[in-house]
Amino acid sequence: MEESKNFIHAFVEEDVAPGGRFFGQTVHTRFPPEPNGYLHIGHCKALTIDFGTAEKYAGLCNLRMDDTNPVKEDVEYVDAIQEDIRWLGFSWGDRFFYGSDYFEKTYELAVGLIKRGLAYVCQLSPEAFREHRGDVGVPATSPYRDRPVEESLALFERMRKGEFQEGDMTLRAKIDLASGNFNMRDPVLYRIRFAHHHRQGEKWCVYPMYDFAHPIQDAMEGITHSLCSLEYEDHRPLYDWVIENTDVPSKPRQIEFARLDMNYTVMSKRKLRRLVEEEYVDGWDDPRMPTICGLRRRGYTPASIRNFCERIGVAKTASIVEYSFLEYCLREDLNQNAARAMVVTRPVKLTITNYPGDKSETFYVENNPENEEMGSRPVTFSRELWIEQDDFAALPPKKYNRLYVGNEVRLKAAYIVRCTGFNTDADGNVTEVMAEYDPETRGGNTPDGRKVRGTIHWVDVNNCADVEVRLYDRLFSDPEPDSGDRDFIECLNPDSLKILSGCKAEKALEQVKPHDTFQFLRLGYFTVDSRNSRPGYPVFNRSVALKDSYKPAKRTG
RNA sequence: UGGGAUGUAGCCAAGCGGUAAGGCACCAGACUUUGACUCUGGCAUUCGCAGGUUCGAUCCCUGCCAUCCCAGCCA
Repeated sequence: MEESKNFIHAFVEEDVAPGGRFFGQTVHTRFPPEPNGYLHIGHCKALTIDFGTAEKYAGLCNLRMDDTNPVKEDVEYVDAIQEDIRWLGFSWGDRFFYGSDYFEKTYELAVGLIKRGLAYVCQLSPEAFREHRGDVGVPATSPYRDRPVEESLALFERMRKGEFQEGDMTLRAKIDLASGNFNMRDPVLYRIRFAHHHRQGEKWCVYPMYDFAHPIQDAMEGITHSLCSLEYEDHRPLYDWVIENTDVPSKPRQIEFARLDMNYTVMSKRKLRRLVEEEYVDGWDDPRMPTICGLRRRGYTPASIRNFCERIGVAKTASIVEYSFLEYCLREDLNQNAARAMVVTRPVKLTITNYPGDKSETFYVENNPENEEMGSRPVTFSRELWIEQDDFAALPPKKYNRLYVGNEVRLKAAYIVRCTGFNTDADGNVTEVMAEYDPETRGGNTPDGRKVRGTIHWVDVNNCADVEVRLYDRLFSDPEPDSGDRDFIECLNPDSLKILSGCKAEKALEQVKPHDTFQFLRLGYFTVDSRNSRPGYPVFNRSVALKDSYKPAKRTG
């Protein structure tokens, strides 16, 4: 299969070619999430790149929990992360690791650095540290920089033993206090943290910083290409410094790419966590969340998400991908693989006045018009049906070709009917629509060859499932009111007390499981437009949530 | 005013000195038992700007402009 090549692939090929730094070696990548939150679609991009690059070159990709900061991490996330990755379909084989498993080795390497005069224990307090950090053009300083090796060694050992308080001291690399790159101004390698670690328990009270731990973890696992996002470009010199100056078994190469950003959504874990903790949403898997589990609950398929991530490409340009592209990828997949069902979300009764009240017949409707293997389902038809309110118009607008008095329309798979009238209540709301069917058009066919422009969905009043649904507004709405902000529908547990809207659905939908999103395909009648939605739906309070978490899409001009 | 990056259509994105791929979105038309799908056509005389080198520059050089990231004992 012809695959496209991105700039990372070009680097990898150069590295494994004769004379390259990894010639003869197996390409080995890793996906290193910090277990401090749930994975979101941005992580899927990284996953696609990490696992995809390895796969493309017949290599391997490890899964590693980057758990070097005990105060932020939790086992709950470790499990959820694995579940989401599995669901997406990526497989790490038996190569599942924890960064914390290398703590002992990392500590040893730090000691080695001290012995060679490349690290020292600094006793600047956090406040003092900030005051000494210098500025643009002004070098940082540390009165402890030239502390004798023996002294640092002893102090570092005592740090580990828990003889000091948090903030009392740190282990710093001795690099360049005047560097324009602040990451090189003698960065902190170890800090004291008296916290319970989700795996190490109370074993440690000194924890390595990401910048020190990560290159070591990569090297320990024999990673060849350490792929990460753009904000780590500034850290690469430090990454390389650690690799060069510690006794590690391999020399991985860090390559950075632009992380995923999408309009109308927030990708910041911190902000997503706020939405969960402050209960703006039901949880990490709320269907409005861009998390993998949220998308799953919302009805997205693994294939659609992965396909999306593959198609957006990999580059170093900070870009904002349009949400419509993700929706396209879902539609593409669903269109091919999803079973169709007729659903009426805002019912109005349609009475076929010339159809006997005691008669009923069964039609078989294909489950997927483009895929016969998916079979068909029986649907009963009788005198009284539910149709969508939008499919009838008392005053039809131009080019409207569904039901209005005098017009013919096809009831999908059943009959052609002609609208003969309608009733309204005291407020003028349409309560019932009347029509007459043409017995010659059984199955929706037109033996006389006449054209019928409109085809609508319907369900049998006497034989349909009530499905309770909940309409969601988008979490982050479109700043342009006319661009078609769409809701989506979630099927609630039938026992749920949260009945927000009744709907009439065909029998087939009885198989819908709680929280299945049974539609998202933009298939005409299945689409609900928020501008027309009735009041009372759980509309997310934008003004509160968006205050500091909404980043409008960039616009030019 | 320091360091690191990036600028190709509304949005992604190929292109690597030989005269601007592809996808999304959008528009027009055909088809259609979902106004969906599918199909056809349209959509950058121009690659942030200005110079320079060259027979020839989106690709090379110089300068400028714009945007993003960096001063956690976070990752």
